[in-house]
Amino acid sequence: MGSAKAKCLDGDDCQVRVIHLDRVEQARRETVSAKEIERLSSIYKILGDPSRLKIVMALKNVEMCVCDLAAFLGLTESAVSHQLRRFRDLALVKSRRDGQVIYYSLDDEHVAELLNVGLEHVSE
Amino acid sequence: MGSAKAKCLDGDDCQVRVIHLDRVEQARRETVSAKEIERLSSIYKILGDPSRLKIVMALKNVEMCVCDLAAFLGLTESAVSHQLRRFRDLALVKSRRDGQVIYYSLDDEHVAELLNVGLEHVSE
DNA sequence: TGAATATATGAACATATATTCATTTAACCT
DNA sequence: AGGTTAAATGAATATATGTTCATATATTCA
Repeated sequence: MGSAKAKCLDGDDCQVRVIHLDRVEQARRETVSAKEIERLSSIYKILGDPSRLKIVMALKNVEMCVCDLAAFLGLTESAVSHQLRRFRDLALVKSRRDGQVIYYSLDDEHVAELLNVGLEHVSE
Repeated sequence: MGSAKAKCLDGDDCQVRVIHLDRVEQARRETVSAKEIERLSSIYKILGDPSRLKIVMALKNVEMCVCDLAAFLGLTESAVSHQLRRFRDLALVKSRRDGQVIYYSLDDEHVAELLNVGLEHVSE
């Protein structure tokens, strides 16, 4: 152990400096696929905005329509609708139509769990 | 129950349309503070980028220096350093200096838990 | 059918963000 | 001290993102 020697990576051109090749290789082995990283980061990302976080936290407890959410958040209905589309695209919320009103609710138990873990975080 | 009447919110000017006032009020009661929403969304946000997600997933298992991470990610050391600063600002990673090398590691068990829940999500 | 309501959508704009490049700080070694 | 390595930082730039406004779709009701 102790001090480490710099080594190179990536074959021929060898531009990259590495101090702990073993750790880099370990990280490479343990990493999940690029596709899973994309999916996972897009889920965190959609929660990474105060308005959207409030949306899912509300939908975790009760079904709501666009204008309810808009009132709750102090946002335009259009803005809320745009955000809800992103949730739908990721299949994180589902919608149910009753006449003119469309009710939104959470459609992913893992997201609810992510929220719970997050809430534990801030309540300490 | 059944169909609902639109009501108004926000006192005097009463611009906002609401269909289910009870649900909006319930959401208002159950929401966490603005400060906690800010903190929580900033944590999700920092995980909501593929490169940063890989960084924390790597650091979950092993201590790494900037140039190791850069090699692992295929990014510039400068880019990695910039991202690590954001993690430090949120107190999510800690660093330890050994000579010229600075070792980074996760500094928040909740974040590790968030990652575990996320990994369960994609592995199904 | 026609008016009204609830939501969705597209374009545009202003802000936020990630990376790059150049420079700086800090530690090591001779 | 001078040279080298590891990392941090600031400015600049290109891209991404959130909201607004105007318009479109879909449903209800008269």
